[in-house]
Amino acid sequence: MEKTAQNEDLRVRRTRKLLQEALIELTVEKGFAAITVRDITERAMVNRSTFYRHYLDKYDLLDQYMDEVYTLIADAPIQPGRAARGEPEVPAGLLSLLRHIQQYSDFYRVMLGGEGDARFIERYRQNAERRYRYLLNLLYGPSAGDNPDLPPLDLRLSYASAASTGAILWWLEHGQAWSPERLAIWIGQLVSASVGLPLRIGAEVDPQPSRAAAFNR
Amino acid sequence: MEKTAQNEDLRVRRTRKLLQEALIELTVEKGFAAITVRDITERAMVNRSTFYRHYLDKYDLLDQYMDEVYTLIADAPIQPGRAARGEPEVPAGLLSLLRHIQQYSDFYRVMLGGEGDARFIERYRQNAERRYRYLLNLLYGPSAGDNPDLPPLDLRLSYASAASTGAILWWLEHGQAWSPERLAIWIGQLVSASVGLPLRIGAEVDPQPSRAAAFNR
DNA sequence: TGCGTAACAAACATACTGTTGGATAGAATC
DNA sequence: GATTCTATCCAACAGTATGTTTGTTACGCA
Repeated sequence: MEKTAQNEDLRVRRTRKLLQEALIELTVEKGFAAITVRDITERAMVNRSTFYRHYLDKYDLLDQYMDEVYTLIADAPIQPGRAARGEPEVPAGLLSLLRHIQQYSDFYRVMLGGEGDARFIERYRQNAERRYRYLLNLLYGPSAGDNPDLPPLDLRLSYASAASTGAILWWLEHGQAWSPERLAIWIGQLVSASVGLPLRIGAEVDPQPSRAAAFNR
Repeated sequence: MEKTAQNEDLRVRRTRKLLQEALIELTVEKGFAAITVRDITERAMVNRSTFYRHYLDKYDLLDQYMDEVYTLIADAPIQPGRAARGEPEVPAGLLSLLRHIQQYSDFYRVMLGGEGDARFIERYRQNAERRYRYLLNLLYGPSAGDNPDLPPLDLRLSYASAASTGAILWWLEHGQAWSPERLAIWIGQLVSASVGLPLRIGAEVDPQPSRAAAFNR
């Protein structure tokens, strides 16, 4: 039987949870780059050798944690937002993501900004790009994005995906002064304009949650 | 008399140049995060204690180096690109930047990507945002960006500036398969669409080259 | 209750950091 | 060309983080 979070030893789950929480706390306080394994284990009140039983280093801890998080998001039921009368449709998949981010807003604000980690940001961007490409294919079929009057599709997707993380960071750095529904609509507008086709971003969540292995350093 | 790069001691200029070159080489080879001060000084064949006479740490070295680079770019005469007949105007300021980036394409490809540095990326993005905001003001006057039908101006600028670095990274990761002129036009189109107003990006270069102090950790 | 194993504790070699004091080489100045 | 100035070199230092090992203890699970 495959090991899952459910049938893991209670001690294992507890240790991993403590380490994850310590990682988040310390990231918010000092920035990811400044954190040491020692810091994490001291904060988590876990022996340092125990850390190495579970993770290779802090990057591995971050990767595995984000894998668990994304799996949770992808598996969670989608709760569509209520669009006001006359308003554009709220992209439901993006909305789920924004709600999660809002829950850990301090953490994401740091990790996506200057005190964060380039690998994390790039992974995040690639996720968005994959989602956009998938939706484009889903809604308009292959070769839908081809248009000689526009920049290459790949460029537009890189542009839009990097832009989305920038928009989210802006939102976080302004204390989420707008609702996730509002931001989801705005990002939907901007991405559609960048890609050159209207993308109903909420149609589907990330179709391919990436595994940690691909990101281990 | 103020010290400039010109009247510095020859030994100082040589040392700093060697350290900068070593930084670039090693960044390309191992990624910025994996580099140690020891690595840099060994590659540069400079004593380690000498490093600390000039820089606080590798971040400081990077910051000061980028300051010098941006000063050079800002001071360099602008060579406008030749727009083909019927083509959009080539943004000259952006073009200068792209030509410089192309010169150190390996370095920027690493630094702006997953093996790079979040602080570097963020600084880069802020530069772009400042330039866009400046141009908007210059071309259309203050309160030009206000438009109730669009997302807030700040959001659009964060979106567009993050997107621009994404577009440049895409270009670098594809071996600069298109000319800087071509890419400048494309980015100009995309940014104009994102901001909601046509931006003749080349009108001016960065009006306010940032000093290192603001970025020292 | 007993088994299995995760967590703990202590120690270790290795590596990088940031700083110091004195010796030396060589650039700048006259 | 001689002299002065100082950047560089060299060696050493304490402090800290890493990653691994060994044996012991505690506790979840069946």
